[in-house]
Amino acid sequence: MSVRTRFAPSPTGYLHIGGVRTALFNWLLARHYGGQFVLRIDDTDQERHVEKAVGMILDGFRWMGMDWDEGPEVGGSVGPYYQSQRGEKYKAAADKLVASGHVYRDYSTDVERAAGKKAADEARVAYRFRGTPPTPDEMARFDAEGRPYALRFQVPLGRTVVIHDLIKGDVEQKTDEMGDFVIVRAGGQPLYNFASVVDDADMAITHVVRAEEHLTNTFSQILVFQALEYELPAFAHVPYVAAPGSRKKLSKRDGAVGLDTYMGQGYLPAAMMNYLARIGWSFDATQEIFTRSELIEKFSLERVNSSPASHDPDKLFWIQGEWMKTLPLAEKVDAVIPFLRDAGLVGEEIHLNQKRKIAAVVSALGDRLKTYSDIITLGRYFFTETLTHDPDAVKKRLKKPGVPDLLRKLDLLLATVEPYEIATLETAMHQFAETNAIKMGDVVNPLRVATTGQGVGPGLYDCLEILGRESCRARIAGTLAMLEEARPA
RNA sequence: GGCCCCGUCGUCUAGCCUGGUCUAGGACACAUGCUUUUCACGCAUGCAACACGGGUUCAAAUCCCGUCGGGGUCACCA
Repeated sequence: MSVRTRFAPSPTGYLHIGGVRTALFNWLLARHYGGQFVLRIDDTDQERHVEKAVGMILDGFRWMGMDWDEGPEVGGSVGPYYQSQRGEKYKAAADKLVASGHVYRDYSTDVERAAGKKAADEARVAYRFRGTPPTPDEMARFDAEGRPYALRFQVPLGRTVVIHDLIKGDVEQKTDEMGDFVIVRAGGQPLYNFASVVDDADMAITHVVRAEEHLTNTFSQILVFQALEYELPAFAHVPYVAAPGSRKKLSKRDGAVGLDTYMGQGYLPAAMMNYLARIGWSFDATQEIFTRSELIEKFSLERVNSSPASHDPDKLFWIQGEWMKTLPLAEKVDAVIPFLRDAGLVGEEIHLNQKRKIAAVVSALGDRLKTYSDIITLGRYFFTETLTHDPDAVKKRLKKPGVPDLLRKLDLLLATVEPYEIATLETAMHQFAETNAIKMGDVVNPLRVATTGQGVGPGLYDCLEILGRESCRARIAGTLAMLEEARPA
């Protein structure tokens, strides 16, 4: 039997990277064994349903390169893949449980249960609902009154349920510690612990790999599996992802936790996949960088950690840098264009000369370009004549005696260099420093700030060439004017 | 609070199952140095951990117990 895994997100909002990691483990497991990865939308709770959420989830998966064999858009033989469309299956399963006496009608009211809960809290014990099936007479009477009822699973007492978890090991729970749980709400809506079991069985899921928060739910689910006489899948509960530098679960409050944030910043899917795989999983003592196919080849649940790991944006950033280094120039150039466009630095149409310039900038930026959005922060001045001077750089490199004079001389130099290109520029600059007995740093640095406005950046000669003679001279003039203006009267 | 899960450098982890090779290894981050016109890259060096307390043993990060800490769950949410 082939391995079938699934990821069943609830479409309540954005795609959390912790969720993406869980999905990744599922996907990796399926691909490793040549099985199928199923995407199912757990949207039983319509109240919490967020319209565009499914689209966001799908986009995130596509971006990551995690393809699903069955699910939304692609369909499959055991659909539908939206829980909201599987009502009949839940109905049939619920009827079966009613017939076999595993569930009973619970006519209790919200008020009654709230009281029971409150009493349990005060007694400092766990709240457990434990009811008795109503008699036919009671049922008739309540129905006549029009009282609604939920379907509750009657937990058999005196047993121990055992989960053979592939990550946590054997985990036990005495049924005496469990309360009877609702499987179908009054109104007919099936609940997670029931719907999930019906679907996992119906979809022939062999490995349920999901977040640790479901570990305790699993005891209830196993009972349902058994009552329905379904074969049990293997379970694997992955620890939660903690916030950076803490052991607390990562939440929206911790900042960038949505996959869309990283997509928007121009992270590479390969880097994200590499990073996510490494949080909570390792192959050996040393390997950090994994390609997608290596991950598929080397992934195993056995090596997933049983303890939580925290999100480490620094490490993500480093891995991203490593992946960026492997990319050919042309690919980076194409990827950077949308960012330039969004920032209004280039127009819709990219002409050949413009593309050459972008390529020159990306090339000059080299390893400094860690994410695609860096093109904006690091390369802005190449695409606009409006120079923004970094105050620190101005203070450090330009607010010195003799600098205006130096810049005027350099301007003259730039005016005469022929041809105007990296090699000649470099020779001219060295000669200039030598004849004037100035250190290279003292000529290069002021000139950098005067032409780019920044204290750091690519090699100066690259910058000068890309900018072009006229632009450089204009910028020097602008900088001179700025210095003049700033001078105290 | 009951029940369940977890606890190695700041962080990701190797080692733990099958005690000795662990004066606990690698990586990120950080610091310093080298390279360099700046930054980035690269190279080198440094910093830094077995939560705590008992026990078992010739020997414990590794096995057992307890404590503390973190997390989950106890919904007619997922």
